[in-house]
Amino acid sequence: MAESTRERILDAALRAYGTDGFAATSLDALAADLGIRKQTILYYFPSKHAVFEAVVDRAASDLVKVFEEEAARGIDGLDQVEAIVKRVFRLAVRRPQLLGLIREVTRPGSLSIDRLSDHTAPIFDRARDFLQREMDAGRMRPSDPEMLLLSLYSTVVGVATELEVQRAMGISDSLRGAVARRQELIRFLRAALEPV
Amino acid sequence: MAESTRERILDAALRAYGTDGFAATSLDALAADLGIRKQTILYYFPSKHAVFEAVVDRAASDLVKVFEEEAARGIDGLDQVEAIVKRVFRLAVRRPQLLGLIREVTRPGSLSIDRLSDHTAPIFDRARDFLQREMDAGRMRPSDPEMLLLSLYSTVVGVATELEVQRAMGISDSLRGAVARRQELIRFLRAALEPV
DNA sequence: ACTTCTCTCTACCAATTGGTAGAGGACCGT
DNA sequence: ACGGTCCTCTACCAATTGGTAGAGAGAAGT
Repeated sequence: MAESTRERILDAALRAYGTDGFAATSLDALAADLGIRKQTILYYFPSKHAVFEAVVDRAASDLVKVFEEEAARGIDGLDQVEAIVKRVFRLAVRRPQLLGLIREVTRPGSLSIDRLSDHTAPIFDRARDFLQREMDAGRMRPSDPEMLLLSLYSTVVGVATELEVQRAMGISDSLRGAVARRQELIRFLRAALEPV
Repeated sequence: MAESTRERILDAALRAYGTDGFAATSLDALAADLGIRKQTILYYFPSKHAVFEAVVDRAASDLVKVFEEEAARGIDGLDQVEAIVKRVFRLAVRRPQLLGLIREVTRPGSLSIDRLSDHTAPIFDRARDFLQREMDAGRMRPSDPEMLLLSLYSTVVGVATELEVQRAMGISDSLRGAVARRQELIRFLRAALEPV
């Protein structure tokens, strides 16, 4: 067996929850997608919500790993920002449901937002510290690092995930389109962050 | 009767769909919230999805009206951008579910995205033309106006709506917090857009 | 008094929901 | 050969889902 049933369930659940959402995905539909019975899912997870939490946990640690790896390289200033944007875009192209799940978890009515932020709090702290450091060093325009982080987060995640908005705007969502978006986004962020 | 039943249904539906989402809101729950039977809802709308479409239509035209009003004042350059950001924030504070609904409609798996973009296409076109004009006039840093619009949209909507992310980051979501966010966002956008 | 129209209701319905109980097969060490 | 553990299944369940049929109340026009 190449992949355990449990892993296959989590994969399919990420796909489904990340695109259609938690409420819109029934255990039966999930099971049918895998060619198994829903009782098999309930053997591995005590409830539907437990599946969701497991998916969130795995997705969060995948995300955190990406950031940890990037932070470990210790690049400075805007080059660091650019490197992270590139990695987020690679993630958005390869595993779009992962970022879709983040949007699902961060919706107002969502439960298990704490589940996510438990994982991400450290990298938020790190990012804030990074911004503060860069500002102090004069490599970045000074401002409130916390608010700036929020703007950066919104812009990057939005441009990477708002595919339907792009379609509505008439922007191509091909791979080439993704590269163009990334490039333009980086120019945008550089302009916003560069010290005067 | 201060407000017709039909209007009350649409109000409650916007609230529910904008926070919990379409799939997570049953007709029974909606009706219970209004103190009526779900059959009354189905008297005004042929199906659950029809309720959603009506909500989207109304929300979209509300949004468009805001932009039309703002555009009619014919302000120039970054002041125009700032004015629009302020209006979006006012909307986000007063009627957060309205922007929540936009996020619901623009999710990948969503139907009736076309319903929304039918309304918004004209103001997207107008915004793109505006950006192009401002760049030509040298009042804004030159770049691809379509991509820039996507970045602007993502940033503004994100900062205005990602309340849970802010909570996770430890940012206050009070009214004072909203003002601070708006202020910082405007500084961010000015920095990104100002001509060199 | 009559019909007609508008509105909200009760009474159902078949399908789907998440979840339980437990049978049965495959593989394990003994 | 045998008991135990792991896994997936069938069979079932009560509750909830979106939706239908139609009764009845009230107001309005004739």
